[in-house]
Amino acid sequence: MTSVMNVIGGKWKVIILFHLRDNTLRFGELKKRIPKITQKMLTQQLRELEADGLVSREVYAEVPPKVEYSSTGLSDELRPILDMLCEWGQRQRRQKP
Amino acid sequence: MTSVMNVIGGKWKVIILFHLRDNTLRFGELKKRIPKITQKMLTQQLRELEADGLVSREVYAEVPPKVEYSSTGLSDELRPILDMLCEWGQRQRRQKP
DNA sequence: GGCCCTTAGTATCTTTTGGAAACTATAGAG
DNA sequence: CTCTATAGTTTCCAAAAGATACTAAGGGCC
Repeated sequence: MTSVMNVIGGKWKVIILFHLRDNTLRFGELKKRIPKITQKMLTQQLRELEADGLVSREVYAEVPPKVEYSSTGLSDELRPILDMLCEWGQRQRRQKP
Repeated sequence: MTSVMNVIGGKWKVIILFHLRDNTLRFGELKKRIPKITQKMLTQQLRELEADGLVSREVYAEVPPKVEYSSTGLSDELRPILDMLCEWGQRQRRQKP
């Protein structure tokens, strides 16, 4: 379990993975969907997720820059778990808001 | 999803909940099972989990002190999710260690 | 009485991490 | 020339986490 947390325990990682569940997103789109994250943190967490094989990063040689992030097979397996987590949160909020 | 993370996103919370999945544990027993956590952090995270209704804390009026922590109905619902997360981690490690 | 043991914390200080905001590179548009 | 857009980097400061020492309180021991 500790090893799981090393990989997805970062402050923003689960949220990033959640947004990449069913979309390929550009850096700026992710930033818009997670307004409270700073660019620095978004970059850093994405790099770590990439290093752990949970997201893939595709750079287009364009100006202005375009970089797309998407989930990998590894994180696809995480998807039902993230969905369940999300449902748990909704159930919980319904009970005591 | 952000609200879920507010509740279980703490650096040690998932690990604590995981250990309390099927045991009631004393403070010291938790500490032994999570060697790398400091007492300060263990106390703090347990208090937050308690405040969010995810663990219950029972103090015995004894000397030396005895305090038992256990999961609540709310965190019991989290249990299958934690199990799946754990399995995911094991699968993952099997593939690329 | 004086001393040590146990456990669940606090207190204090240092190190690491995170956040806010400004800065960069580059091609094309006007 | 200047402006725009995008995906970062840099710098500087605040917040969080870590290491370590300390506390309270009763019982046992000599």
